[in-house]
Amino acid sequence: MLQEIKCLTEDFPILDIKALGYEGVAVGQKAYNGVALLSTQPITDVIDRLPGDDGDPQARYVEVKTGGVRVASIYLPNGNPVGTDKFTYKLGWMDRLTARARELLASEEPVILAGDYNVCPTDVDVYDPAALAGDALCQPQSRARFRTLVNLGYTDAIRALNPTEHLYTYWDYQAGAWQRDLGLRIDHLLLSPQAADRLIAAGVDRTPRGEEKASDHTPAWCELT
DNA sequence: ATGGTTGCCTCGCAA
Repeated sequence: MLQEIKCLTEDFPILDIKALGYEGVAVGQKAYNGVALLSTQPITDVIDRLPGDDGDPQARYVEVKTGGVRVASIYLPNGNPVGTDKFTYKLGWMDRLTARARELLASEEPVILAGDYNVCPTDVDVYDPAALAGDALCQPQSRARFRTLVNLGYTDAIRALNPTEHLYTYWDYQAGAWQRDLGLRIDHLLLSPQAADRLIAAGVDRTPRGEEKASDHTPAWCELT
């Protein structure tokens, strides 16, 4: 599941990806946002927007069925600065995601909702909670909505299998944050009960973040039986 | 101490 592809759908390099052996679907827009989903298995049942607001132009959600699992690639709004329409949009988007997550639970399929949630669920997920206290990623309203989503019956795969570690997934480009390990855990994999029953491993691969011209995020992953 | 970095929508913006 990819986020911030930052290109038009037709500019996503789908042919290159297919040449590497993956099926793929992208939902893009010019310059900002954009999500995609790659799979070694056939992809069906594509939903290219988060239900609940047909007037929302931002490309932040794609959901498919692949490999017997329903999977969504999520790019939840950042929401900064707090007190603006951006934060209001974030909270509304989270309410829409919760509604969709509730519908998906009723299907009793294995479901994985994964991507950049732009939420640090607790202070353990923040390198300096005091410094980030005013950030949209750490607001009580953001965290409450994340908890509501999990409490529907989803498992935060990385936290469930690693209760005490920080497991940051994002380090700012500025001020040597990566070199000093000043990170945030904002990328999550939420699993329905039917997926969580099959969860055998989950973690964060820090290697790509250390490469030249790295993304400011690094991959989070999980493995099901 | 509100800094600094990245990339496009380019000398402002969103992250």
